[in-house]
Amino acid sequence: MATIYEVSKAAGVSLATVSRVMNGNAKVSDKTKAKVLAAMSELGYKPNAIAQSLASNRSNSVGLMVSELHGSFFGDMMSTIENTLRTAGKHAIIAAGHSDADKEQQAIEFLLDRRCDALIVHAEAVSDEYLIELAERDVELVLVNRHIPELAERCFYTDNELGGYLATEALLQRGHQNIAYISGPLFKLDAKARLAGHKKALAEYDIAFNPSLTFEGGYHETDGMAGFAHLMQTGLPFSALVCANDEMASGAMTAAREAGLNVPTELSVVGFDDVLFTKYLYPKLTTIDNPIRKMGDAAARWVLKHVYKEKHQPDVENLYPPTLILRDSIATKTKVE
Amino acid sequence: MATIYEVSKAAGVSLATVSRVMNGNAKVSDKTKAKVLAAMSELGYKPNAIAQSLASNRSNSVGLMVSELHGSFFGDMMSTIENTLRTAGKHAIIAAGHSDADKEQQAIEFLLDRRCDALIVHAEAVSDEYLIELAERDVELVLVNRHIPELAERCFYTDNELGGYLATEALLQRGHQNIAYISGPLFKLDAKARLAGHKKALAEYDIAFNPSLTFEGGYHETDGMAGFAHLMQTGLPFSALVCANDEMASGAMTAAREAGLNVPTELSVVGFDDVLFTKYLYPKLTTIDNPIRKMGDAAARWVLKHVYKEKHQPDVENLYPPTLILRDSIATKTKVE
DNA sequence: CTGTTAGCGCTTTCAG
DNA sequence: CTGAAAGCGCTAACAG
Repeated sequence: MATIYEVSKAAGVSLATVSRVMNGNAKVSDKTKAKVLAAMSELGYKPNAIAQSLASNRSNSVGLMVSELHGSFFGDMMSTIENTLRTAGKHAIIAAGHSDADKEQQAIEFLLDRRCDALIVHAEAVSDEYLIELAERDVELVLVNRHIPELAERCFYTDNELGGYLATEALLQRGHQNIAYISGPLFKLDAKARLAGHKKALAEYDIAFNPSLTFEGGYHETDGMAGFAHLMQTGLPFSALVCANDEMASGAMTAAREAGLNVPTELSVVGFDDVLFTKYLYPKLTTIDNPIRKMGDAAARWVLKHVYKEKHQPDVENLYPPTLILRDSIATKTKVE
Repeated sequence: MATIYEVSKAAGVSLATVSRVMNGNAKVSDKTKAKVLAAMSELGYKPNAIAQSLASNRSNSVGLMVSELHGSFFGDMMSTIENTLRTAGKHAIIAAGHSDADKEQQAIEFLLDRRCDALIVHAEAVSDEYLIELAERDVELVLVNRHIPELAERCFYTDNELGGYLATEALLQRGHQNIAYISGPLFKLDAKARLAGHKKALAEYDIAFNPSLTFEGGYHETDGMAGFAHLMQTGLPFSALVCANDEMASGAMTAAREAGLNVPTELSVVGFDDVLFTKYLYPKLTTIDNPIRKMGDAAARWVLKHVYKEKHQPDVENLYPPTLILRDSIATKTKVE
């Protein structure tokens, strides 16, 4: 592997000059530049990224902490981020936090030890305080799918409350009055916000929120099944069900079917996230689009602009409003049940 | 950020000694070791991974090239790999190849420029020749889900032919005689092998393979739908359908349902991969387990053992036989249709 | 067991 | 516009 020294010798110039043509940050005459370029290609020279990092104090790597590595949600996010980063010659180092506060923290420290220039974090378990404190260290931190007011400009998130509102509104518009709700774990902000949106929609339609028609799940498919069973057990009537994510909606639909209910004629179901498998479900799930791809791209661009000082990188939005994706799992409420 | 030099001063020893206690590769007396450790924690010292890499010519990073970043299949794989790598203090740098030969090659070169110590590659588009040539460079290469005889010890793969065989066999055992097949793109080895397994099973049951009952898809859900439509159009009777992956099986089931067929009573369907969403489908899909997690883990361990010379790292298997996962999408053939 | 001394390959002042 | 030279923070012989 040729080094910069060999190139400089071959081109008859100094190390510094070779470095300059590589980085294009200082004027070099066209003539010498051509000589250097020729020498480089002749030797098949490739800069050593590690040495560059050490000398420049830039690793050109950004750490990507996600709570999980599998699942369409994270796949989409990583895919976008990796793509816009690599286009800019930076690379992504990944670490998974497994939705556990300790492990998330470990993953972040691991990335920091790796001297990442910036951190794009999708944390679910770690506290706001920890993240705020982290941002106050010398770390360039960016948060995806999480909104912490103190860190507002570095947060890329969706309006979960609006999403919850839209889900329930779609049902209300179709004449449903008794709407059950399976929430995510309420210690998570997004779960809380989605539930708040649900309540807000009910209030607008002058329908009292009934806590008994609510079940708190853990965002897993099985929680959807358990939730449905629990709701049935209350004996309370409901013609529609909102689930705080698609996995739970899937579980609930399965349970409903096993209980002999037809979806959507006897029970309308709405999910949340518009995860990939959503369109494989039967019936195809009506859900809320969680613009995860846009948020990932925005996070990456923010880093490019603010950390790597890329010009021409436009400003990015921080808030990405969700929308309703209307498919086959909801129906208009029939007069007689 | 404290450097090794400050630590050595604080502990009253030389740089070399500090380095030794960090790496634990040479004898240091307990007393001096204690002094050094004390100084390190007092200063909050963290080694600079970049400087270590430059000096030792080891980046402690392994490149992970996957054809896609989303999809349960890759998520599972990356998750496993990242996990076993990080436990060993190494990190994963990811790059996506997007199932395109040029882009896969670019992604690999990108990783190489990054001075990865090893490459774990899940390539779909790139040729065997390229990979063989790559392995002959000074690159530590490992292949997942691909078998190239010349690189046998560095390949971690499943027996796709056996998988195809098992899928069709399950149907034959249940009395099906007319079995349609939707294959993956036949330029891909796994698609070819799965089809070969299908044919082999048919032959064992003395059933002639009918090319008209076969459709070549591209592994996407829509190909499953198109495939089903095409098969129906032939007018040929078939009571069962094998699909070369789960996505296509999902598409075919949807199309069958839209055509008024009941799955499994009127049409039995088998998929391949046992991807996560498979159990969300209705009916739950009978499929072939593709031991992707085990292969990922094996690949990572191979790197740990052979590249990083970790002791106690047991030898790993190269071949991971698939198994049938029996769920609800197939039924015994009824006498009368 | 411990210290000295070269570098690893590149960036970056500082002169000229 | 170009060159010289001083590191970046650490590892790894080589002595002792």
